[in-house]
Amino acid sequence: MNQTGQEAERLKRCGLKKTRGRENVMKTLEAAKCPVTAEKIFWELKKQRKEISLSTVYRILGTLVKKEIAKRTGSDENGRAMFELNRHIHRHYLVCLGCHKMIPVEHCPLGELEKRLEQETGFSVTGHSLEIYGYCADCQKQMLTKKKEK
Amino acid sequence: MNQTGQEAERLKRCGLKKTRGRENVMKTLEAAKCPVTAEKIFWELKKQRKEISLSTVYRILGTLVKKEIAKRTGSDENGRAMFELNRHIHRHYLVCLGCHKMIPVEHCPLGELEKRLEQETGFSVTGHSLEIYGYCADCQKQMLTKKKEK
DNA sequence: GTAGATGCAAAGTCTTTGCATGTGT
DNA sequence: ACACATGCAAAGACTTTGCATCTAC
Repeated sequence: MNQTGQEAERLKRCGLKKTRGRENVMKTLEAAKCPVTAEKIFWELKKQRKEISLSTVYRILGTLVKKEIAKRTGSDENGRAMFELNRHIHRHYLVCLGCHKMIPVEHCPLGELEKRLEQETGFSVTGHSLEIYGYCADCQKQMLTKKKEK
Repeated sequence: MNQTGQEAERLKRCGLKKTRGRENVMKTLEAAKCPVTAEKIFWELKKQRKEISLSTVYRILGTLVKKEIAKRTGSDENGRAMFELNRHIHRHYLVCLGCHKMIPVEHCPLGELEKRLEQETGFSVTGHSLEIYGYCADCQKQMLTKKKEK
């Protein structure tokens, strides 16, 4: 469902050399389907015996962000930067505060709001970020079972 | 419009001692009206000759967040954590990518979406974050004038 | 008087950078 | 060949923590 070389092509279009590191990082982002930290990518690749250094992961992510292939989204619960592919389909997530799972939401309800705000304020909207927090079904069950948090 | 002692009272309710530092940090958050970094608070107080150490600012913010008097929102363009008072009125911001100004938006259009998502996914929503990015009227003007960005 | 708050400096994290080496075109 | 990518270690930036001192209650 994902022909090899898709990443290579995207890199070439941006005038970037096709390298082992870049392809692997991009594949990992592709596979992730939601925002991940640099370190997560690093360990994911380590697990797959694809050696790379963490600083290179950061450098690659920096490059991808600059080329708008990826984007840096807020930060995780520990303040680490998160990255995801700049997909054409626009997406938001339900973020579980228990297990930090991120569930994609298909529908984006903001277009109309943005149009109104532009008219009212003269602000020119280029994008937005939206995340919805709460507890996933699994974590809700667990919380009912053991009520010995903190 | 803001009687002295409002902060003191809120602290007492949370079982926290009323100290110079805490009151000053809370007043600064109150005055800010939008998310600020620890360092911004630090400099703001310095400007007002209210001496405090940066680590204390961080510690106070940590305490306020734990007590849910304040909350930590994402991070700024440099990855620094931002904090704001946990206001009862729920608010979002238009964030200018040019000058980093943050303009509050009154209307929050997400209640209905959240209800639907809860039904569809079994996720229990406790909150959300929404920020809208773009360029404020001033920055748009400036960009028309000098087109020598990067 | 005592538990908790603060300042300072030191330690911790996460991220970026300098430099020598390796690699894609 | 040469520009650019990478690894490693070191530096940077932001945040947290240990400890002695101070302060609110």
